[in-house]
Amino acid sequence: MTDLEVDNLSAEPNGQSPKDKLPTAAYVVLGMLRAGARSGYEIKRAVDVSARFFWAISPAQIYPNLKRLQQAGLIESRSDPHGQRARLTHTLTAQALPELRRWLSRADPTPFEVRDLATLKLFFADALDQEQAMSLVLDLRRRSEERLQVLHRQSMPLAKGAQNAGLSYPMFTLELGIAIHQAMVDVCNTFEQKHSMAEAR
Amino acid sequence: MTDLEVDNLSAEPNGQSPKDKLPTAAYVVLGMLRAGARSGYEIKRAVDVSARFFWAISPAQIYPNLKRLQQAGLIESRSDPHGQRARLTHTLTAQALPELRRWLSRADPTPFEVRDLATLKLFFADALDQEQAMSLVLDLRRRSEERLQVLHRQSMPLAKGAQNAGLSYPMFTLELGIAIHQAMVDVCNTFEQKHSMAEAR
DNA sequence: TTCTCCATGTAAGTAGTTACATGATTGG
DNA sequence: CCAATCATGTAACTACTTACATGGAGAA
Repeated sequence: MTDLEVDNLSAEPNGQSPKDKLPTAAYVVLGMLRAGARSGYEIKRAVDVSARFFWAISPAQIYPNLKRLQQAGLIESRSDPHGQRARLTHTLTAQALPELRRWLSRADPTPFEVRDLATLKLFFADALDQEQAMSLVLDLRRRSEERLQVLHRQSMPLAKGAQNAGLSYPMFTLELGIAIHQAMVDVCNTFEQKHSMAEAR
Repeated sequence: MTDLEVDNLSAEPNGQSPKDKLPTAAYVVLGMLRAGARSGYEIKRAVDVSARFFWAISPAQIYPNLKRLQQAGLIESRSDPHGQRARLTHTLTAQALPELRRWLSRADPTPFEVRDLATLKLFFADALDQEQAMSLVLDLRRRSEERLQVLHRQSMPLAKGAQNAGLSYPMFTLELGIAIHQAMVDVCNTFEQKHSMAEAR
């Protein structure tokens, strides 16, 4: 039991400037603007398609952060209507990129925080009868299979586009996502096979 | 763009009883009590070691939920001091298992919600110079390698114990965790190799 | 005696989601 | 003309974390 506390979240060797304190969502906004998004709406879309796998964001986070970033002088926001439809177009100022870099290289604690209800339920699945438990395994496998489809069909084109534009890390994180879901599918398949053999004995 | 909204979180074919509405943490508490934990402290420990990989919980969620479950008649709480040290020991009532099962087989939406700051930063790593970006990849690989160690050394014995006690799903979820982290390590290694080759060209 | 573990709990704050409100544009 | 998409935004809520407070027990 001695080294159980491997991941106490203490650490944080963070002798950084004390002013910072932008929420993570603000950096996501910054990063997506740099990656080519222009409006709040486009940011939302970009996150949904490209980062969906490891980060989510809602309009209620985006719009207040755009305002905040503008007030902090990190972005400039111009009205840029399409016909009668209002739109704000945001561009990075000179201070934006250094700030983004500072965040990227800041040593925040990064505990791997999967929060997955499906896996959680599976952990307790012994409380169900075999058939019901097995259907949770099926659900999990199907979900990952669907994700793989989405990643290949939707995120891949985006990542390739980014790659052509000189951005190579979107592709890298996409490969992570694909590998993870493929791994989950494999584990489920192995389990299902073992189960059906035990069934047939 | 037509089928972009693959995962709008609507669904919820949840014609279930309207009374439910226990928070997820309450079911975690219930499930861990069933798996052998007795005190709030033991529940915390069990989650940290066994479910750490896909779910976290804090004392501030555990203790109020123990009270709530007791009031709902799902558990019984007895004072059970060790010498002078106070302790409450909780046991499931007859209604507990059906309620746990109901939750397990309830069709909640289960979007795969990885929320991982390290991967998020990696996505934006093109904003850094090569060396710094690469160190983020290193960080990610090391973190997964450490996790693998923890999973093997800490969670594995627990999962084996559970297996001997007739619970097979803790082992299954552990295998998922191991596979996922192994997949991440592999992707990082491939990337690092490609990078060092490009370096040496 | 001092450190780590065992053990229970609360207050305050942060982060994030859901639900709502509004309305224009485009494509079929 | 209807549905989907583009577009911005807020209020209320829920979930969760952090920090704190307290103290006994066992081991070195």
